[in-house]
Amino acid sequence: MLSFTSGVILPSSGTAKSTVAADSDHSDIEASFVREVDSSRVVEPEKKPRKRGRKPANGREEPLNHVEAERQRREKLNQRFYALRAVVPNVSKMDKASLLGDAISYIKELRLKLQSTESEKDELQKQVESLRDQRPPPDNQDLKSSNSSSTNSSQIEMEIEVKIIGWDAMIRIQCSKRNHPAARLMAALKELDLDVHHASVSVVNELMIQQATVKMGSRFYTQEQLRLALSNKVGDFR
Amino acid sequence: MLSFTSGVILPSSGTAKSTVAADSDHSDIEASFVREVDSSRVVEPEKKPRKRGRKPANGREEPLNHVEAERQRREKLNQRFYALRAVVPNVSKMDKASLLGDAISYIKELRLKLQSTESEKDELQKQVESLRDQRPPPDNQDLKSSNSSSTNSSQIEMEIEVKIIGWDAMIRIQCSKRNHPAARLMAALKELDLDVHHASVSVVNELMIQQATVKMGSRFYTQEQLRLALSNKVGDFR
DNA sequence: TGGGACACGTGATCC
DNA sequence: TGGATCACGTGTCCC
Repeated sequence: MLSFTSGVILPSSGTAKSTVAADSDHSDIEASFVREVDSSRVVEPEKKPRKRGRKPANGREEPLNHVEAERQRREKLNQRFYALRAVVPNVSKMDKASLLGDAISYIKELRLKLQSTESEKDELQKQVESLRDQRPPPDNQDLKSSNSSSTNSSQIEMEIEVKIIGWDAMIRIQCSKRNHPAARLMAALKELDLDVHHASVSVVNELMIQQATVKMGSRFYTQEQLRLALSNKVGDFR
Repeated sequence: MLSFTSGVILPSSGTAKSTVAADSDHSDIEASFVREVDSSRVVEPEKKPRKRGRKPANGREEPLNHVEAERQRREKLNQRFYALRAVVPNVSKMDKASLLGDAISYIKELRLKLQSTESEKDELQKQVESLRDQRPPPDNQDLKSSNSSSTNSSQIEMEIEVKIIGWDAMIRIQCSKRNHPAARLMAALKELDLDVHHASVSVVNELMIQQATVKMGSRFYTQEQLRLALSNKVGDFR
């Protein structure tokens, strides 16, 4: 098996450059015969620092390496071609050039499709958002994001105002509407044994404003005590 | 000018198949000599109708065509390679094999991305549809609520009124001011994932009147479902 | 018989 | 120098 070829090349002489020029002329070679190209191949001996002297000492150990390397390169390339065939649809048979062409248009097609799909997605996203006002559903726990100063562990940024008049207290809290601050305030009032006389809750955009008037029950709080207690209980996420 | 090569190939004998087989063995060839490969090349001697006799009447008019054709083929292929480089990102320089490899992974990447984008789109589509469907007074299902028997263990006397308009609900509760009903209502609203838009609490004598407007979060409740749930949660003394 | 497609060996060129 | 990559001409196979 294996064809063995015994290519004998001539020094090739001069420029060689890609001059597609009609190479004609080399009318050598016979059937299965070869010709040694005797060294007398002349051809412009100057110019182009060619290898000079013997370069084509052909059948030696070097060319073998070269040939083998080239073989591997070719094999690798063909492997890639094969792999490419596998990922491009509707490509079976066809020659390499067409395969490449198909791969190119396939890529373009994919990109186009992805682009349009993405914009459709964005469109839908906007629709969804507009449909549901701006609902931050159950974004419960975690998210203790930033609390700016206040030097407390898991606190939420919040404004609290407390005014005490006798046994009554007026409370105003302003904070993000997230995580049910109203529930936290009411629970706090319960824990502190403050009876609610009146309360109102309003939401403006992301902000919730709570206002309440309460009457102290079993014990008395100073303004600062109450403010701190509420700050801890309402501001605490957990 | 131009190198002329005189590749001389041997009939290659047998199958020729890609058997990379170590061709070794042919340690022949001398410097610029060639050898004809005598027919005694072992390897199955039959098979493969070779050209017989002279085929490579080389330097004739035929080869010119052949050479030219091959040239064009090569050029076309390289053109495609060039075009491929243009559509695959981050590929400049690199050899052909790597280019093909990159093109392949790029295609896979595009496909993957398109797939995920498409499924996200579908997801959003479903969301939009469900939002659209449920926006209008969804007096659809339910019916399974059934209540009648209000006989519950530790309930408080209480009036509850619920009105649902799309994803919003209006709630009015009237009950004794004792045991912090406001805290219970807010906790209930939190548990039911109802976002408070507005709420007010007023106390008249021993009676507390709570009024709230909420927006449903993750799930939809019918009027009766909501009324029952609130009744249980707020009315339960524990 | 002729043209298309491919693989091969080889020369050249670049780090 | 040597390894890696390319373009080329050629042999071969297949319609």
